[in-house]
Amino acid sequence: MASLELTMSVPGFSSYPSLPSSVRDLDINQVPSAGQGADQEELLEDEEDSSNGSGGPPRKKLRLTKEQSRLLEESFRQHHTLNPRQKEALALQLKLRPRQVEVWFQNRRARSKLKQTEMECEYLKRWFGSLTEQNRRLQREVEELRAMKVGPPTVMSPHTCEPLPASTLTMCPHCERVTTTATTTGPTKTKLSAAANTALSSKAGTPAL
DNA sequence: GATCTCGTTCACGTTACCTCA
DNA sequence: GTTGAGGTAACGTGAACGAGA
Repeated sequence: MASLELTMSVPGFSSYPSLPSSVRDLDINQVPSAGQGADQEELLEDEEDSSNGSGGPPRKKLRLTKEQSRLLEESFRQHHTLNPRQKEALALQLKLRPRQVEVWFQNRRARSKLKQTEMECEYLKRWFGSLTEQNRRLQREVEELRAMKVGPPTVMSPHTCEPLPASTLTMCPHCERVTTTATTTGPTKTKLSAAANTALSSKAGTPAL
């Protein structure tokens, strides 16, 4: 059974104003002073080289290394939002700017939510399918019941030439037609109970997937 | 205590770059 | 070599929230 829980933000991690502003105000376009990896160095050099005079440098696409992605994913599994200290530590560990870590988490949350939404969409489609099928079954039963109600004509007694009381009628187990003698218990009743149970059980909850 | 301003973070939508078929 | 689709890093914006005046 898929969960319909949507929320995944972690309350209480949103702001840490006690952090020094020197940590918070790191600019995404500034090189951290120490520990820059070779890839990132190359990237940032390229950024400088490709600066043009027409309103800022063109956007460069950073490709995270497998190790960086792995660590970020691992961190994301632990918590979906980062406080400034965690962000700073992770950025240091990954040799990225805090802003890059922040952006990665924002995008990761968005992807996670998208995936969740797609799963829920799929789930609802299947549920709709099963409800449609169930509806068809119930419609058929309604038709059968209607047919039974108007179908069997009043049975006349061969002796008195008068209509027999309903309590004397029963269902033939072979042809499922009304015959004279017994009570209302029979295959039809059993069948209807099963259908009613099905309907009730599915009404009470959502289908298992 | 109520209000305002400022700074920060977030979600959301979008853009731009990169890879691959 | 070209092209379109898909993935994703980065950006812009508005809302929410807390702190300080």
